[in-house]
Order: sequence, then structure tokens, then C-alpha cells
Amino acid sequence: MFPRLQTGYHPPMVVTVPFKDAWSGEADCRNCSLRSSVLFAGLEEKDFEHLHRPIDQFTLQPGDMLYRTGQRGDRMFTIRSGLVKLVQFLPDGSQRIVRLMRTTDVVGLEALLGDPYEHDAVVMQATEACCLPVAVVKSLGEQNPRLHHELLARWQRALRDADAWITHLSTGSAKQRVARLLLRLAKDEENSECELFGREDMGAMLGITTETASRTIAEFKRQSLLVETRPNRFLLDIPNLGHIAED
Amino acid sequence: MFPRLQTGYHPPMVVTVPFKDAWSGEADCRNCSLRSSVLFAGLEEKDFEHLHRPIDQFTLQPGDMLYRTGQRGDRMFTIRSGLVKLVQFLPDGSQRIVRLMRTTDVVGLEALLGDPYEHDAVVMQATEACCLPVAVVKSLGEQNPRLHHELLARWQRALRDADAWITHLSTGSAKQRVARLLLRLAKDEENSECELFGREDMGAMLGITTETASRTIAEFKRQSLLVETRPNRFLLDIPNLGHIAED
DNA sequence: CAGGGGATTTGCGCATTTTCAATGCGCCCC
DNA sequence: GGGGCGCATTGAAAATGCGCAAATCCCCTG
Repeated sequence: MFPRLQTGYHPPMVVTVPFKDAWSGEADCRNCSLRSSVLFAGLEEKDFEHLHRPIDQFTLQPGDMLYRTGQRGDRMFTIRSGLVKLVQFLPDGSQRIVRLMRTTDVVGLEALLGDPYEHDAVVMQATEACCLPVAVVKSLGEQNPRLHHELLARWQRALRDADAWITHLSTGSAKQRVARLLLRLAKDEENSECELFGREDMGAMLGITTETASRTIAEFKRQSLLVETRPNRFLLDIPNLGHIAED
Repeated sequence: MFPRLQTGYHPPMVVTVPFKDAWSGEADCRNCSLRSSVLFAGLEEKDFEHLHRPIDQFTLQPGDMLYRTGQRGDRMFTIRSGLVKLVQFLPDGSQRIVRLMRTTDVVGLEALLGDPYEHDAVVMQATEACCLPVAVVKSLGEQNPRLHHELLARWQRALRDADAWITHLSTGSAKQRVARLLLRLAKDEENSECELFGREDMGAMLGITTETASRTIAEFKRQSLLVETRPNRFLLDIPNLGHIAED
């Protein structure tokens, strides 16, 4: 169903690989545990009656791709849990990650306009996603003003994230960028811990090389700004990282 | 009406400065010369009848600000001509330009959601702008599906621009970034010429220092990749700049 | 338990970029 | 015509990041 991409592989690759069957059931949108914060937050009983086919739900593994750049698709996705990166490629073949999508984010909004997808959407951590057919969202959006407003808000959220990505993660020294990334990752968690990922991905997010990403993390570890509680899970010294990030 | 900001000034500044009266008339939307490409492209005669107050039009000078970060506003702007930068600030006070807005772009979309503006919107080159009250756009958007679609498309366009900003203007060496910026500026013009701006602004766009921007431009000039036809107007050697940009 | 593949870390030399300071240029105003 | 101001350019030293290769580590598998 969803092609799998190995970390480190690069795009001119052809996906000959297994169609992993990732379907994990039909979502019960009415009783969705994320209902209040998700795109469908504003739906009412009468709207659900228009939902003729149930919404499909998928469980995806790292490397799976929701879609590829340039492809035309008729679906968007709500991320229920996990982590998905949106990747763009430069003419020389190098890649840049332009956004991370997490719980309650909607991926692939451009499909709603009939545009081809702008990115490769690649799963980084095991992810549950709901598949929203464009036709459904479109028709519900026309009937329900709250959903419609919710859609605009999603677009705006994506835009704000993109701007923050420029301002925070693509500006300043490597140390600053890494520190800002760590803080941002820990922000949503309760215990000032965060799950990190491969150095290559870090580099692609921050516009630095893999080695510089690695060196910086290693140095932070030596300075006890980071403590690795398990592989790639870090406890942060938030105040001091904040100090590095800002100045 | 619109506060003026001098180039090089930074944000914690208070605008004590003259309220320049920039009002330049009421727009005749029906016969707008940009009608076909502007937000209101899809309006029909009956829609115009709902336009009770005419749309105001402004002529703005470099340094004028359409709005500031954090401010709540009830208007958006269509840029008719000229150039406007959207600026964000880092905690240390340095600034980063995250987008350039030009003819037919809509600035300040976030007002439509009732959100505070996300940027400082500062005029870089003399600009004509139409002021679109949020209430008007909102009510027309509910009546006219084409306008509504147009709105989504604007949001998507902004998002695509933001992503391109990350991928093209915030990635790679200084030389590459400058080359990409030049090419992008020349793209819309017919004669492979482009209007450049202050080195400080260039730096803030590319995430490099003013000096590096200056050095790079100076070097391109020495290599005849650029020819300055008038102050800050450059004729480009597109193929060779393209070569630098890509590799 | 040994072997292998991939990812991370590290060393080292080099290129780029920053930083700070000085100089030069053009323009406007007195 | 002579400041003065803002901006662009340049120089030189220092800091930073890159590229490449070697070493290490980790995990998975046979």
C-alpha cells in the first residue's frame, strides 16, 4: 500500500519494494479520541450521515511514504500519532526537510486544490494516520462552516510552522539551530525529554551536514546539556540549551 | 496612516514618526487591471453589489509598514505593484525576512482567522496596495465559491513560497543562495534584469551576514555574472548563475 | 559468538563565513 | 564646496563548518 523508503536512500530511486499492507481498520470518527483537536472537530451528527464510506486508518512504519513529490493524489492524512517528515529535493539531489508533522496535523492539504503534492511525505517514527479522501473533505467543507474554518486554520498553522522553520531552524550557527530543534521537540512533551532521530535527518532539517549535526550533539552530550536515557532519547537541560539557542 | 520604517532600523523601535497619508483613492474593482489574477478574480456582478463600501487603495513608500507582528488587524492587502517584505525577529533582535510579496499577492491572510499578524510587513520598493477588510472578504467568501477557492489557493501559494524559501534560499553556500535569489528575482521580468536591494536585506533573506552578501555580489560583478545597468539594477548572466545555483 | 552493514563519532586539513574595523562612494543639505 | 550620513566594499584575523576518511559502536543475523 505504502512504499517504504530506507533512511539514507535518496529520491531518484524506484520503489520496486513490497506494498506493505498498512491498513489497520476503519476509524470511528464520532468517538475519535482526538476528536476535539482534529480537522473533523466541528462535525455534527448530520455531517456524519453524509460520510458514506468510513474513514480508513493506517499504521505505518519508518520509511513508509504517504505520497511523493509531483504525484497527484485525492487524499489527505490526519496524523494520529508518530512523526512524518516533509522533504523537498534540490537539483543536485540533496534533500531538505521542510516540516515535521505530528499528532493532529493534516498532511497533503494541497490535494484539496487538485495540486500535485509538494513534498515526499516520509514516516520517521511509527505512525497512525487517517486517510481523508479529498471529495469527502470538500463536500463536508461546503456544508459545515466550522470544518471550513478548521481547514483555513490548518493552512495557517502550516504556514506559521514553515516561517518558524526559516527563522529558528535555518538561521544562526549550527549550535544554535541544534539547540532550537531540541527545545522544539521537547516542547510538546511533559518531562523535558525528547526523541531524536538520525543525524542525517537532523542535518537535512537544519541545513548543516550530517557530521556537523553529529559533532554538535556529541559536544552537547559531553557538556551534559543532553543525557541519553535510551538510544536516541534525550533528557534536556532546557535552561542552558535555551541560552545557547537565543544568543 | 502607515508608519514608516527606515532601512536598517530594528524593531524594538517606537514609531513616533509621521503618519504619512498614503491613501490614493478608491479602487474600481470591476475594472481592475489585475482583475483576472487577483483575489477577487471570481467575483460576479451580484457580488459587487454586496460591496457596499468601495475598496481603498494606497500608495506606499519604502519603509512604510502595512502592519506589525502581534498586532491584531481587520484587514488584508492585495499588492498591485511594488515589493513588500515579511519579517520575523529572533530573540536576540536580529531579523529574518521570510517572504517577499509582489504583484497580485495577498498579505496578511492570518487576519481572516482573527489571528494576530505573524510578521512585520515592510515596503521595500514603492508599492500600490488595495486594502481588503476582513469582514468583506469573509462575507464574499461565503457567498462565492470561486473567491473561496481563490483564498485557499492563496494560502497554498504562500506555503509553497515558504517551502521554496527554505529549500532554495536557506540551503547551500552563500554563493549558491545569492545566485538563486538573483535568478528568482529575474524570473518574473522579461529581460533577465532584476532590481536588487540593500545588502542588509539580502543577508536577512539568505541567512548570511551583510558583508558576505556584499562580497558575493561584488565578486559576481567582477566575474561579469552581473552587470549593473543602474544603481541596484542588474543584468544577469542567467546560464552561469544557474550553474552556480545548482551545483 | 563471529561477521557484516549501517549509523555515529572523531581527526585533520581546507574552504567558507563571520567579525570588526577601515575605507570609499554618492547624495543631500547647509 | 564642504561636511555628514548611509550604505557598499574591502582587509585581515579568527571562528566555524565542510569534506573525506578512519575508527567505533550497535544491532541484526547466521
